[in-house]
Amino acid sequence: MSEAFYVTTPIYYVNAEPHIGHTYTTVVADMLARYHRLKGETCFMLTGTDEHGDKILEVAQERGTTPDAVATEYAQLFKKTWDQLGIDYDRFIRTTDPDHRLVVQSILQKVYDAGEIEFKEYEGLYCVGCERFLTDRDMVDGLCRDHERAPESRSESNYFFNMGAHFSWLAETIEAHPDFIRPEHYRNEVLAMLSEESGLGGELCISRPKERLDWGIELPFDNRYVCYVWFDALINYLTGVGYPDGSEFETFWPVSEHIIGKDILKPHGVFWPCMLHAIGAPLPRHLNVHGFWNLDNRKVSKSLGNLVSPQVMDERYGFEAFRYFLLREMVFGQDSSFSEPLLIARINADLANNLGNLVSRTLNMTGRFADGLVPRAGAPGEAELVIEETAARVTSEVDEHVLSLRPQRALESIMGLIDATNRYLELREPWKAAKDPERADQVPTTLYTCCESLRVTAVLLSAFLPQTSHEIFSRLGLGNALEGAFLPELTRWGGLEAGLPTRKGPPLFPRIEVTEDSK
RNA sequence: GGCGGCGUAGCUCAGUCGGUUAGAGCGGCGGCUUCAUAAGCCGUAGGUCGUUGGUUCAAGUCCAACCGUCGCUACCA
Repeated sequence: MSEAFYVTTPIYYVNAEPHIGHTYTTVVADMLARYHRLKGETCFMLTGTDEHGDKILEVAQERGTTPDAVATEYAQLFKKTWDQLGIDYDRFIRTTDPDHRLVVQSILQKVYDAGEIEFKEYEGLYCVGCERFLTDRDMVDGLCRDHERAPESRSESNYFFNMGAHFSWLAETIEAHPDFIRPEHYRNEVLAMLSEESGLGGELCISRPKERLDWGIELPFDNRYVCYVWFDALINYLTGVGYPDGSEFETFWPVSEHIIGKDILKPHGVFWPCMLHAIGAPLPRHLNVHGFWNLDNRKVSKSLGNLVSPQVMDERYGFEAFRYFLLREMVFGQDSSFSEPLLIARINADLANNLGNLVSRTLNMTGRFADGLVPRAGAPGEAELVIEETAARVTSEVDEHVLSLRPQRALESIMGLIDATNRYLELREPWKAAKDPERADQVPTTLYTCCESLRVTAVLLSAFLPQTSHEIFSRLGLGNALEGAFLPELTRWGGLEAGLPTRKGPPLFPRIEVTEDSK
């Protein structure tokens, strides 16, 4: 059992509002951090914003303001969003943070001193529309495929990081650590990128002359240039935990987990390991790659205007429900579909009918047949032992699934405990037993078993649905049930004390009635 | 063009490095029940696992080709 855990989201580019993709990545990271905290590990979660680059400058010019103002506006938007939604990050890093600038510059200098950065003139075809040089793949019939115009020949001197020198090392390392990049097929994609035929050059341009772009971190060895984005963006993962000297760095870097979307696999799977190798830093423990959310079979896209805002989802359904959907519906690594009817179906089936209703019926009967106090259980019968065993089995399954990055399986497993408890109630039928002199004495045991099952459920759910979990504890008469206690002790059967005052409360997740298909 | 994903019951999808009668949830249908959010429980509904051809004692599960579909190809997770 490791004692520390470090999880990162990508830093989000500040040219768009938070949408379902950002939210998914962030929620997965948050869930992992919470789960590891539940195990008593020392955890650190990093998220933040990527703020340099020409696109931000463009936006600033369009708006007649400064890039710093644009970046700050969006950075605050992201931060505020995560705060409102209860994302429990430890640091929100901005690539414009002073300590980050220093770390980037020190790393640049270090790589430069090692002779791995080369200054040379590059001559190529430049598209004025794109404001960048085009590669063969950017052109169709000699025209820029985005702007459909002929690029002009231009030359420019820049600094290049010779990452190709690390390719064979990287390929060997990936082969030797097959689970470094997961799920597996993304590992294969990276290996393909490293192969000769991929067309991926071995050189990474890491600078821009200030006359073309001055919004960035100045190169420590040439003040006519700024660092170009990927190089400075990726380093945030090091800055976030105090590279190079902080004790946090030693604690967290070796156990780091990156969560990324598949679109940024190349920078994280190729550029980043090469950069780390160049400065003699170890690789992160895992690079975890997830797929995309499709909306009505279309890609998430600003231009289509079909962004799914986490704040709108929060207002409409409650963020916990949305969060549940994200974690329950997507197989990590694969693409998934999102639509409101799917979301509603999932909320009703799992959260309202099963979980919420079980809470209602259990606490209602506890109020009715046990004076609202958690009853004292008698000797367990066979049915009680089944629930106890199910709880233990689910606890270990959840652990296995979370660690292997299968949130959907973990939630499925938890739902299984809820189902089992609903079935158990049907078997014991305390609403009848309470009125039957021959069975009345089993009612306390029955209700205790249900309450205890709910407590264990809430513990297991706490990383996934923190607020819901907290509410269940509260209704069971528990205060901060997670304080000072950790897995696996937390789910040990019998942890719920008799005599605690329970409270029924309103439906946890009201069923959402759909009057008609809004389509 | 190159690379890659996907194509399994009406719907959304699982199928753990090939092996007993192919699974889950939702929906539908029938029944039970009434503590509960018209929730719950029981039963049921029979899909040539895209097509063709291979490898194998054995393939949804490996290989090839093809069809359909979606995506990536240096900055939208």
